[in-house]
Amino acid sequence: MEGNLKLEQVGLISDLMQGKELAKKLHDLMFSSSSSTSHETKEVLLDKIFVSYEKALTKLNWEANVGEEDTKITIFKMMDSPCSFTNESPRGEVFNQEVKHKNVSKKRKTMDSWTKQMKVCPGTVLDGSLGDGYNWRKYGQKDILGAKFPRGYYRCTHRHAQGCLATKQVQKSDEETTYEITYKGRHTCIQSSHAKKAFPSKSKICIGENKHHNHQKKIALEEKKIEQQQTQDTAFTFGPELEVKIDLENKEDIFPSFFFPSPSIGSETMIENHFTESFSPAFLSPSTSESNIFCLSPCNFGSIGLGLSVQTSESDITDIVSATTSVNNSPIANLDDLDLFFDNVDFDTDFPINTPEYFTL
DNA sequence: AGTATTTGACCACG
DNA sequence: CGTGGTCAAATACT
Repeated sequence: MEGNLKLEQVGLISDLMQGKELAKKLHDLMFSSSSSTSHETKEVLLDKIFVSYEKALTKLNWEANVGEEDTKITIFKMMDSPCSFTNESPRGEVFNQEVKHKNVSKKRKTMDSWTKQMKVCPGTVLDGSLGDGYNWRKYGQKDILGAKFPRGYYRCTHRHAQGCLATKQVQKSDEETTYEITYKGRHTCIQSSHAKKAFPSKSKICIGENKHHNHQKKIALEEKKIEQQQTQDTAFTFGPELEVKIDLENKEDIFPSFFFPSPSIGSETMIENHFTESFSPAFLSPSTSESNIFCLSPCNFGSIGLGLSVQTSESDITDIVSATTSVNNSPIANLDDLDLFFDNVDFDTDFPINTPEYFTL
């Protein structure tokens, strides 16, 4: 019994190592200057990688509920990401790759789900509804066995109004700087008229000094909120930096068009996550070669004019959101679109711009 | 007053 | 039966 196990483990490791090697070769091919490399070669490598991992997964008795095609799609999507093959994090931070249990509960087996990890530093506070630009309403909190912190359950605000079944679970990990966010289901809602609520003023206060009066009152309020947020999981703490790791687990559309508001450019500005699919590696600096952590540095933002603090009017937000959250999430991530995007925003010079945040997707 | 959050209870799954 | 996920009444907030 034990012998068998060891043999299997050796085989497993061998398969995984082979996959890694092949991936590395593919990586070299893809980033080598020679354009002569045939597309076929790449495909052969991809197939080999796929087979290696398939074998490994089979050995792990991986459930067949993720079909062959789906697996392939997942792998290809990972390849598509400009950051999947990057070598280093700008800040040298590394996320441990970890095998996580998907389908946290079999109850929701049929739903799409994907998990992302966000590494944050203390300092700034964002509301739980932030982080992806959708409006979330907390509907539960539960102490989870073995977890130091309770898990928060959120559903789309438009559940009743528009029948949107998207939900997410936010779990603060034992190291207090990491949040694991599991999304389930897709947004079928149009966020338009409520979009502004995704960016409540309190996050503004935290990110930078608020320019309005009643300072002391607001600060006191904020302290109270922070206090609450430390004991409950209704808010995230985002600091000068934040990392997000997305687990490419789900079967079809891995990035269902959620938004990542940038703390550095104002809480009312969103950047669509399709960045990850269209921007060059120079813009989206990679974290590690073995993880799919995407980084956006302020300088990179600056290179396309995003380093400035911007604030959108409510109507602008409404327009932008309704335009970009449309059903099948057509990517807006080219620079032309960005230009359009920023044509629609007002620059607010009162807003502090010296915060050196960057975030990773 | 309307909306969001909290929290204990309930339910489904393994 | 234990655990995780959801519901819904009570409460808090705006």
